[in-house]
Formats: sequence, C-alpha cells, structure tokens
Amino acid sequence: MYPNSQSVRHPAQTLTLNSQYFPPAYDFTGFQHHVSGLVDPSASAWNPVYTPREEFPFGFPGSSPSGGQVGFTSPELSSAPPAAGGGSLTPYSFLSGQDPFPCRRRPPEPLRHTVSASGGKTRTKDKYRVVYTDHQRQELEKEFQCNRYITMRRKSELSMALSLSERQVKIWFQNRRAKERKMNKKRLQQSQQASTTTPTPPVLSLHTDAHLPSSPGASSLMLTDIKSEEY
DNA sequence: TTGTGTTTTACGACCTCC
DNA sequence: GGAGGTCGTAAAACACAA
Repeated sequence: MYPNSQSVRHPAQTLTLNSQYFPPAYDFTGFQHHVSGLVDPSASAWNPVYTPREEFPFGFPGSSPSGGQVGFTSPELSSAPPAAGGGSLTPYSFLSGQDPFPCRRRPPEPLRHTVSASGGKTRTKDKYRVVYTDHQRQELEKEFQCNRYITMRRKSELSMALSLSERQVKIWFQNRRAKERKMNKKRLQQSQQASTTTPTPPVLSLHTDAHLPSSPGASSLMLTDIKSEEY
C-alpha cells in the first residue's frame, strides 16, 4: 500500500531541507503551514551519494532522457546524480517570470475571506484554494511524467522555479497520483465491463492497478495511457 | 443565467519508515 | 517524532447543457 515499503529513505530526505517559503503571487496571510522552524538548509548537508528513491525505468516521449539540460548551476545541485527516470532536469528558462501561458482561466482574484468549512473546520488561509497557472501545471505535469514521486531536490527546484511552496508541490504530486489511480480504476472498470459483454479473454488485467502497489515504478504500464492527457 | 457535474487545490486522519 | 505516503473529502474553479 505504501510505496516506500520496499524502499529505503535516504537520511538526507529526513532533512527539513530548504523549507523556505516562497510567497506566491497571492497572499497567504495566516497560512499556518510550518514555515515556522526554518531549519538552516545548510546545503552542505546534501549527501553526494543521494539516491532518489523514485525510479521509473521507462522513458517518456516528451521527456528528454539526456541529462545535459541542467538549468541550475549550483554546485550542490550539479553534484547530484542525474535524476531518476532518465535524469532530465527541465531547464527552467521560464524563470524570467514571464508566464508564457496567458491565463486562460481567471486573472488573480482578490482575496476572498476565509471559508469556514462545514463542521467547524476552518481553512487556515485567506483563500480556500488558488488556481495554478497553466505554466505551473505544465511544469508540474512534465515532472510528473518523468517521476511519479518527486525527490526533495526536485521539489525544491520546482518550488523555486514555479513560485510555489514545497508543500504545494508535494500536495500537487499527491493529488496527481490520486488522479492517476482514479483514472486507472475507471479504465479497469470499463475494461471489465467490456470483457463481460464481449467474450474476449481478460487480457486487460495487465493494466490494472488493483494488484499494483502504487509504488514508484509500479504504474509504468499505464504511463503511456496517461501521457495522452494534456493540460 | 442557472443548474449540475467534473476537476483542481488543500487539508485531516491515519499509516509506514527511519 | 517527523517526513511523506494514501484515502477521503471540502470547496473553489471550471465546463457545459438546458
């Protein structure tokens, strides 16, 4: 059930690394998330033998397997081995701050006042949720197509590049995996329905995730399907 | 418009691992 | 104990038919 049940978490991963909070374009006044105890990132703590635990031994058509496009020049980062799954580091040329994707959705909205969620639960920030820009989503999606599970290093990079907090990146990946599981489940149900109506042998069981631990690498069979989903 | 269904952020509860 | 995982869910944002 838990993907890391067979994996070893590297000690470096327990570091509260770089928990600096990059206030996005919106204001998170009152956002409680533990930005508090800003642990000294002490970049030197990064272990050069860092081994990402997420391994996806497949390539994606859209992701360059070449490791040559590192957009970060920090010695800390450059000392790291190529990222898992081919090790492509997306070059963050968009750091210019220009969003190449003019929001097809809404412009930044004014703050709405905190929703008092039903049952007395209160949300802890001014906006219930923000809507990520197409650009942010595209970059997150790109990363997701390379690795279902983001490394701390990539999380840090992405959060900086996209002006999101690391927590937001983490949650996005969690939600994205949930979405994938949901889609796979749906597909499975549909294929099962199809197999009951047609006398074809149930070959499709290969693509199920019912018996696949949602571990890194476990869902590789479905990735090609998912690739078709575009943002 | 408006009603309704779906998708997207964000969180809490609970779990495992170190 | 803290990190990050899944699961379930709330509610905003969105799409779209009527």
